[in-house]
Amino acid sequence: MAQVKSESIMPREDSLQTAAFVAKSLSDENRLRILLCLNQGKKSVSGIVEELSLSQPLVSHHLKELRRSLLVRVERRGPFVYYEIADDRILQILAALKDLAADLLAARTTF
Amino acid sequence: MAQVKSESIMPREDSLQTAAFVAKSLSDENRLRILLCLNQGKKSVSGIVEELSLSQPLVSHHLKELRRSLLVRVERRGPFVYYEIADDRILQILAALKDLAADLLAARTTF
DNA sequence: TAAGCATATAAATACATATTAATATGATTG
DNA sequence: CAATCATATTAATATGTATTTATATGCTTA
Repeated sequence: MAQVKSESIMPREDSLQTAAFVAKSLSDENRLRILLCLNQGKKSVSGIVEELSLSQPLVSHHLKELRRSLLVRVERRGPFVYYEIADDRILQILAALKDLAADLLAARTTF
Repeated sequence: MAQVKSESIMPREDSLQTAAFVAKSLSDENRLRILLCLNQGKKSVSGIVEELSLSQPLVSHHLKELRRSLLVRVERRGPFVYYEIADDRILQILAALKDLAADLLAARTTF
């Protein structure tokens, strides 16, 4: 049934610690690009590699990070490994981050 | 009028890059504690130091990081330097991160 | 101006992480 | 089983960063 072992090392105790852990996963531009790319639906690693023009090991590395923080789900089908976003709120948060960052910059730059 | 120079090095071009930059600022538990502590209102550095039981240089370091990402505003009054949260959406995003992280963990742990 | 408090910075250390190049694993098909 | 394709891992490197200790800066007041 195409199960994939997913060693998540997300901290369990403090909720602030887990929030920080998730934020760290969102703190790399390439990971954000991968998440946005997965927004269009489940994709294989090679699909992501092509679409984003990143090297395959780099994409694998970032996907591993996204797995660690539970932001993506994995499913193996044949020789392909498909990734998908684990929760829709992830992209809402990403959108909120983008808006916020844009406004903070605008407020700073305006004068 | 108590202006404080605030060297923000937030990237200006790509909106994804700025989102990642803000996320990085949210990716440290001590910085999140500082933000939550500032939620109760404007506070001096020494106030934060006392409330969180962190060393003064460490708090100063993290406040500098929060300034760089424009998440806090600074105001000097006499010998004190007061910090406050720059935008209310910051705490909304933080709350959303906490909820998300908790649910992701719960979904993973439930079985 | 000297002393004292509040804050920032510097230096040192330890550790994490992004990226690349090379190689290994794992599944499929001839 | 050999070859091939998809993905993961390893090693190496460079860079970033959290923390501590020590010191500097800056404001205020005696």
